[in-house]
Amino acid sequence: MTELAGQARNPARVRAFEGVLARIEERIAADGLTVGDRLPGERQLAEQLQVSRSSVREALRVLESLGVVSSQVGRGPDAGAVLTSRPGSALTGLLRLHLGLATLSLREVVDTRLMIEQWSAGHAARSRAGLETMERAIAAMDAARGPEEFVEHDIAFHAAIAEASGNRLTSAIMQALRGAVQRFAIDAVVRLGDTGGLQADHRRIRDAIRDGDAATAVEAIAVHLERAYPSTAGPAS
Amino acid sequence: MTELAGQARNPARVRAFEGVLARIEERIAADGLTVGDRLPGERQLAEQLQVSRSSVREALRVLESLGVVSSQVGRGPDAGAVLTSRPGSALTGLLRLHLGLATLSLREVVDTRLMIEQWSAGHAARSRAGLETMERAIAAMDAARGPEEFVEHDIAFHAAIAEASGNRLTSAIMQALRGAVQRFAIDAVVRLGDTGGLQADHRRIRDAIRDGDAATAVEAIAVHLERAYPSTAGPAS
DNA sequence: GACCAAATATGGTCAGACCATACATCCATC
DNA sequence: GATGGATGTATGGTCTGACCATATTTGGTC
Repeated sequence: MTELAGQARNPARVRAFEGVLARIEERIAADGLTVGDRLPGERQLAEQLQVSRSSVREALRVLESLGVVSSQVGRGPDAGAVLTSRPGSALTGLLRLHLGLATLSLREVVDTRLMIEQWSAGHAARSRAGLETMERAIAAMDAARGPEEFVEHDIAFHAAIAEASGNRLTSAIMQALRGAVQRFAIDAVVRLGDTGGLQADHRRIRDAIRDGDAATAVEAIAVHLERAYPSTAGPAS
Repeated sequence: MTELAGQARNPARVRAFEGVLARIEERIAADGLTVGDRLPGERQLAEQLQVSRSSVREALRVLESLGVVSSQVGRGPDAGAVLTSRPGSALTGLLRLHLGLATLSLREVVDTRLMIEQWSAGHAARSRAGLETMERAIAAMDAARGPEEFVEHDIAFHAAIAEASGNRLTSAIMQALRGAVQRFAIDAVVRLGDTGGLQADHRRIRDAIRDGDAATAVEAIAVHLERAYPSTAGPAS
């Protein structure tokens, strides 16, 4: 034994790092590892799984890109690969790349956003949640100087709607969508010139959620996104 | 010169592979690279970006996990890192891991699926698309032997609905969701024992889409998912 | 022209080394 | 005994160079 597990002898089909990935995934499921728990060090993991440290590292890079672990250098309780929970940030990178690759069009992303926001707003109207955050965001937008700052708080406003749905997955997708199209959002604000209409929309959405009026909230979302990204006009420019 | 670009001298904040990632992303956007185009070889990339091949590989692993590239060994036009487009498979891994980490609950995933399927079914009813695929899937489910085979074609049926919406992003998310909960879907079929009710739902959904009856389609989706994944109470979550 | 062998380019993997970082430990000093 | 700096050490980050497996390309042979 210790026959090198046949790495070079039998590359089979699974690359080494994929095996590592599977083993780590197994361990997460079996040992009931959860957010905050630490994985063994790279060197230790390499020895346990009988692969090189390079392969372990490639697996860790994948897990990191998926928002599952976060690596910290140094020593101590916080060092090493720690299980985290950031499906959102992982999605952002994924979407941004696929937007660049023209795998996805801006219109598809905006339409998806419309779907999620309407759904979330409907739920939010029923639970009347997240109103404080929305309020703060609206005030911040009033005080914003420049499109970038406006969009920054605009994102917070819409994120609050998504969070109010109570569904972490839709919320994560929502955040990812906003992050991926942030640049386009700034362009949209610049193009409009005036943020008055957008702010009026925001207040209308907030009022509808506060009053528990789901139908109005859903419709207000549609109006708002249509104002920012007119569907008749071509996407982008 | 060739002062190693200060790698070890100045690790700064960005790890080397992150720099590679950024450069590749840049190149995709700037050069207008698209699906099917090839990236330079690992060794060549390493030299161009003045980093080691290990760093290049870690970056490629990330891109691969994001469904942006696909690596083929050997030689020839198809070898090397080729730009691909698989946001769906990337999302699947992401969701499966976050389900395992208990970052997400099954309820949240199913609710998200409900949102997307209703939205897609509404669009499909308006475009009357994807009917042939749905038909084939229904027939295949009739002929299925065992829950696993049934679920396999069930996935094809629901994927057809998502595709019919014409939105590649929602379709990709949908596929990812189905893949992530496939095991639970099989459990659900086993638990139900009889697939007659599910098939009746499928036919009702298909009929509604064929007849352009969006409201009925949306409602049929809700009934269907409630049958497969009974929510102990209300919208839950 | 067809077929087989060698050359070659590509990703996959490994081993070992060194650096930077950040905590842990120890010891001298007060 | 408490404090504070020097030293130790574990961890991730990176590099180098080597070798293997695979698949195409090339070229020679029949």
